[in-house]
Amino acid sequence: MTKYTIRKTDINKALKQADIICKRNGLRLTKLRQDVLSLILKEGGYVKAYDLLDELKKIDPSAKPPTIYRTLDFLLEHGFIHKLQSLNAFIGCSHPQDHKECYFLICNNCQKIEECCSKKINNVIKNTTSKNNFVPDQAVLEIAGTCQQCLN
Amino acid sequence: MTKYTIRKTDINKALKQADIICKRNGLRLTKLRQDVLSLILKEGGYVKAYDLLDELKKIDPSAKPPTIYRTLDFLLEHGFIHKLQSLNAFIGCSHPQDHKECYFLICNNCQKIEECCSKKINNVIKNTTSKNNFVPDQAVLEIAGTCQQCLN
DNA sequence: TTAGTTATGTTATAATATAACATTTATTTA
DNA sequence: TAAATAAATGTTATATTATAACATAACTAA
Repeated sequence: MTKYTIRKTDINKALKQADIICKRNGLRLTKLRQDVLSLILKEGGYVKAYDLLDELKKIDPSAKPPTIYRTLDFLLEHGFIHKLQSLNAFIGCSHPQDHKECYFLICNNCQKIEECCSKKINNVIKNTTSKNNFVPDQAVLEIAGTCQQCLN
Repeated sequence: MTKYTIRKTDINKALKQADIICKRNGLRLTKLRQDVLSLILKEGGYVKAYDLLDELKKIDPSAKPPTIYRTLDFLLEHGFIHKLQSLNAFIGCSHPQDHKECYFLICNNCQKIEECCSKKINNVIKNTTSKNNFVPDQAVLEIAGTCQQCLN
C-alpha cells in the first residue's frame, strides 16, 4: 500500500516535476497550464471546474469554460491531475511519473481524498479483464465512505 | 467470476423480482417506477437520463427532468439499477438481491457493458479500506477498454 | 376521517461540459 | 528568415446533466 497526500510544501516540487516531464516529452507547459495546475495543487483537495474557473479569472479575467476544460484535458491526459468521476471534480497528482491510474478513498464527511493505489488492486483489475478477454484502457476506482479521522 | 448480462427474455423476470423485493421491503413500485425500470431494462445497455425522459414522454407526456431523476434515485437506492459514473448513464441490474456494489467493463468501441463483480474485487476493496482505517460505503469500479468481440 | 407521510406535478434554474470558428503563438521546413 | 504548418488560446453560443422549491395528489396509519 502506497499512500500519497499532497502537502503545501510539495506544490513547488510537483510543479517542477511537471515542468521536467513536459520538457522530456516535448509538451508545452504554458503559463495557463502552469497557473491551472498550481491552483489545483494549492487547493489540496479536489476542485470543481467552475470553482477553478472563478479562481483563474482572478489571474486572467478573460478565462471562460473552454479555457478551463481544455486545460484540464491537457493535465488529465498527461497524468498531472485526475478526475473524480463520482464527484465531477479534479485533483492534483503528486506522482505523475509513477502510473496512469489512481484509486481513491473519498470521505463523505470531511471531503478529504486519499489515494490508495496498490499493486494488489492493479493485479485484481488485470485478472478481471484478462478473464473477460477485455483489454483495459482506463480503470476508475473510487471508494466513498468515512475516513479514520472522521470516525473519532 | 460471475458474469451477468441482461437478455430480453429476462426483463419480465427482473420486473417481477423488483416487485417481490418491493413488497418484501414495504417499498412502493408505482406505475411510474415500473415504467422507468422497464424502459431501462428494455434498452439492454446503458441509458442517459434525458434519452430515458424522451422515452418516458411517449408514455406520459407530462414527464419532466425531476420525474426521471427522482425515479432514478429510487431505483438506484434500492439496487434495481446502477449509475455508470464515468458515463453519466444508468443501467439495469439483473440481480438486485445479490449485492449493492457492481463493477463494470465498458467497451469504448461498441458501448457494451459487462458486469464483472467478483469476491476477489470485494476482498481487495475490503483490504484496501481496512488498511486505511476507512469505512467504505460505496465502491465504484469502472474499467473502460475494448471487449472481446471488438478485438476481432 | 383526518393527520401524516410519500409520491408526483410543475416551474425555474443551477451545474457541468462541448461545438464551432476566429485568432494568436510556437515550430518546422523550404 | 519567411512562409507553411501545427498547436494553443480566445470567443460566442449552446448542449447536457441535475436539482431547488413549492404545489398537489395519493397512499398509510392512527
